[in-house]
Amino acid sequence: MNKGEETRSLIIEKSAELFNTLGYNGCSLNEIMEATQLKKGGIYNHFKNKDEIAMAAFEFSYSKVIKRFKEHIMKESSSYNKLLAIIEVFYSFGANPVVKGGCPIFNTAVDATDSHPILRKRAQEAINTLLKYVEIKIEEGKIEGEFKSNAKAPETALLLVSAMEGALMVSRVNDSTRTLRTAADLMKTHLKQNILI
Amino acid sequence: MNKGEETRSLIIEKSAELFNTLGYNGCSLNEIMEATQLKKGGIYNHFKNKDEIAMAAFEFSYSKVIKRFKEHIMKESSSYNKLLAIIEVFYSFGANPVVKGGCPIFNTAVDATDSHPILRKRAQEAINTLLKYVEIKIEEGKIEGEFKSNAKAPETALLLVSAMEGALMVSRVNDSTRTLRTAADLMKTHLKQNILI
DNA sequence: TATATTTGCGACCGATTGGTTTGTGATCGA
DNA sequence: TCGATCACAAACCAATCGGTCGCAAATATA
Repeated sequence: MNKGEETRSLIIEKSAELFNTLGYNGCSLNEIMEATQLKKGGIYNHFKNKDEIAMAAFEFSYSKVIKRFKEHIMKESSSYNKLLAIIEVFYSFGANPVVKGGCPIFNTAVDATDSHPILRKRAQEAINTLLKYVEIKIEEGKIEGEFKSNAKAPETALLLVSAMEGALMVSRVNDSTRTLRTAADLMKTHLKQNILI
Repeated sequence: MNKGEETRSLIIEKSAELFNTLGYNGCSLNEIMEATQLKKGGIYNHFKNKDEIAMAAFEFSYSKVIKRFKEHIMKESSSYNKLLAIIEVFYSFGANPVVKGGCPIFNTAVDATDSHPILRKRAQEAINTLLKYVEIKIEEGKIEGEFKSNAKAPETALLLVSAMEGALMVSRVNDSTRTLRTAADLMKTHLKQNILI
């Protein structure tokens, strides 16, 4: 990795955190300058405008989210344990977020839905990919004979993701992982009672 | 209501929508000026700064949210139907939000948590009040003998609110009430199976 | 090591940000 | 209806916004 790629990465990493905590409009070029210790010219040597930084920052954050899910799911062999792992990854977003400020996917969705069409589209794709990802894990469990054959995969995936993301926001605003822990445990019980054979 | 109170209300109503869709930093004074057809001097005659407008706008939005919950709950006599009404009010936030842009309470929480301490504190209070509100309805059902005596009121309230708010965000970013409908139905089934006697 | 290229600083740009002040016309109570 | 108060517009302010450009230094290549 040459110098150029290195500073480009630095800008992305630092600004990903800023965008995730402050939002698109709340994060100014000056703040990215201070975080990276670069001047405006140095930053715009790697990106043609603020939008491009924000998009790259989102891709960076998104790939870290997906990476964490994959890493924790990989460790489990049964579909049920994979689902429990997914819940625990959501829980980990509270105390150890992949990027400071909670879940970058949902944060970006809320931030961009009514104000930034391009970023919104990417957040939309990311959310639907995440939903599909969980859905497939449930379908796999059905094929393996672990889950009830009439288990509703898309609906269960939606409930799991929605509840955990919602609880994450409650936790963040209260600055406590308590509610997030509660939601995680409730979802585990729900899966046990509703889709596990 | 004299002229002054009238224009003050106009500013609050218009800016509540702008803040809820664009966020605090995304909503500029110029946009409030255009929406109200007032000049800066006219606006600052009623508020001493942007913060004060944002706070008043939040109070306005918050009271409309609470009002909608109370109105729909009032119509129902049984605790179970009151809970179903709560779910349907969350569902209504999709197609007919009290203020354009989804749920102002959660939107403000996401927007302000890492950037605006004063607004964050109000959003925090609002979320916890909403949770407590649902919790009490469940407790009332237990007292009435409608709900299982071992039903966990705070936990159930958290799941209900988190799941519906999470699903609302999924619906908003996808510009479709489909997922929100699914979440509403799932939560109804969950309540029926888990807390209803 | 010489050269071509990349990288980054610093000054600068016009536009927009939130906010203030002052003059004046509208409003409202006596 | 008159006088005091209130409400608003217009002009203005410094600071900050995202973005550009030229020059010099650092780096990669040969």
